[in-house]
Amino acid sequence: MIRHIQLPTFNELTKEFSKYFKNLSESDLNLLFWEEDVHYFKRGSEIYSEGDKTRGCYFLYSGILKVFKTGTEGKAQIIKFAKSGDLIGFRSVLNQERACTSTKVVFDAVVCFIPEKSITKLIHSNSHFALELMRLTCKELDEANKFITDLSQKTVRERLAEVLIHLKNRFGIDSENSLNIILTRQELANMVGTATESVIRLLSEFRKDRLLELNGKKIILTNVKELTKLANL
Amino acid sequence: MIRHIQLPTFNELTKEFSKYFKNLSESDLNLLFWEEDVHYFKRGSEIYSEGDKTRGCYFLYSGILKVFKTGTEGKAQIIKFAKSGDLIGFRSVLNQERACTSTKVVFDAVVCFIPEKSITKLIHSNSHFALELMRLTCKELDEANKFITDLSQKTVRERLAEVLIHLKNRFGIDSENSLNIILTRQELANMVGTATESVIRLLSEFRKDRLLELNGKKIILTNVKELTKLANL
DNA sequence: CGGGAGGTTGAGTAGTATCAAATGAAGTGG
DNA sequence: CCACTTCATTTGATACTACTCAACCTCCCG
Repeated sequence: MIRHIQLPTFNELTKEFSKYFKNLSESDLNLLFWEEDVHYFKRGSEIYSEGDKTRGCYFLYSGILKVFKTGTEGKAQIIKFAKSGDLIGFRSVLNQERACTSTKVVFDAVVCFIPEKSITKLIHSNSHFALELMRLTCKELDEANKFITDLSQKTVRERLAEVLIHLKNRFGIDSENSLNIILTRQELANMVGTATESVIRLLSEFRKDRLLELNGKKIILTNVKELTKLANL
Repeated sequence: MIRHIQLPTFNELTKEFSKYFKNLSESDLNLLFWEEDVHYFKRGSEIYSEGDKTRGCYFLYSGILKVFKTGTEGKAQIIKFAKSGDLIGFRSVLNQERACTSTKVVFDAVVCFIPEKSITKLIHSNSHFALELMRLTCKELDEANKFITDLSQKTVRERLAEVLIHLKNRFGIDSENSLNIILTRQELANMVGTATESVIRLLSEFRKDRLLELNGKKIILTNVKELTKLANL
């Protein structure tokens, strides 16, 4: 049975966008969004890939994406997870460079492509928007710097705890304390920067220590306080 | 004997700045630079420290700075080295946050403080300048992401080789192939993300393998080709 | 029901960190 | 200028984290 996918209307799309980027005029929004550029992507789909020529950027209306780089041995390092409201890939547009990351769908997503010309025009004409993008980039850079420090100074154990806390803060937990994002062990490993087996072993230890419970891919955070302490935040 | 320090004149300062940031008017430059904000700093001096309230940003006229974060155990992780022409600390100004890194002098430097109001005004009034800052930030973010991938996937050995190559590209080598930046072993370790002893041992191995020569703090790159291969670039 | 992908567990080990101690270099003050 | 202090560097010994490899299990999908 194929579920019928209801794509958002122009109004729904621009309303969502305006939640994150304020002070945009009607004509600004008309410039950015076109019905035919809105697409539904299933888990596993690739939005763009490292080295691709940049033709524009992407607004994530719903779902979850992973943004990652591929190392020399072909192993992925997840840079961040994107969720509803995030604008992806505008840095390559700005720098006129090929994509320096890849992006795949983690949870079925509705993505709107925004052509290079439109976004560039908006940045030049609307300084509020430009500044907002700049703030977002700066924030991301801060987080990247923090991540660098963690990677070089914390143990895998601490980093895994930290990633779990981070995922909780970013995607939330449901009524049963289960993380609102489902990842494979490998994806977790690619985020933490370790081997899949290490993630499995450590999660199992965390369970023994009553920090969390595991149910298939679901991770239930039963003791956030202790987990935070372990993460050394 | 105290060496007399000749601070740059307003003209020299603005000329240097204009090399990196184009299309600035006379009045823009008058807004940014004030004689009394130009200072000479000796090695080891602190420009600002993590958590400091932001009062402006800094233009590095000459010398070398290290920008670093301090981890939970008090250990430093160097994020980048700044050199002549770099604008430091404007991200905290933009985001109206306290400094998220510290900055110290590695090689005697002439630094010009630019008050928050001036830089903010310029960003708002000159979209070219704003875009240039944005491009710089994006580039830095790309580099940070690459660094993250390296930290989680490469060995200390590979990373040390990579850092040496990076320093060569950024600061150059003199006629005797000696790196134009002098660092302590600890600073190298704080850049690579490892222990001081590991850096010492690996440098010594590199010397045995005829990849470089050591003379005190001077590092002479005699075989850049092999070093690059080792870095897995 | 077979195949494939993801998950789990165990054993062995390479790579690094840590700790301790000796040596060397640089700076300070009498 | 020398004795003294302090910091940086080096080397050795040891411990341990986390990776790799291999085998096996489990679940799901067609």
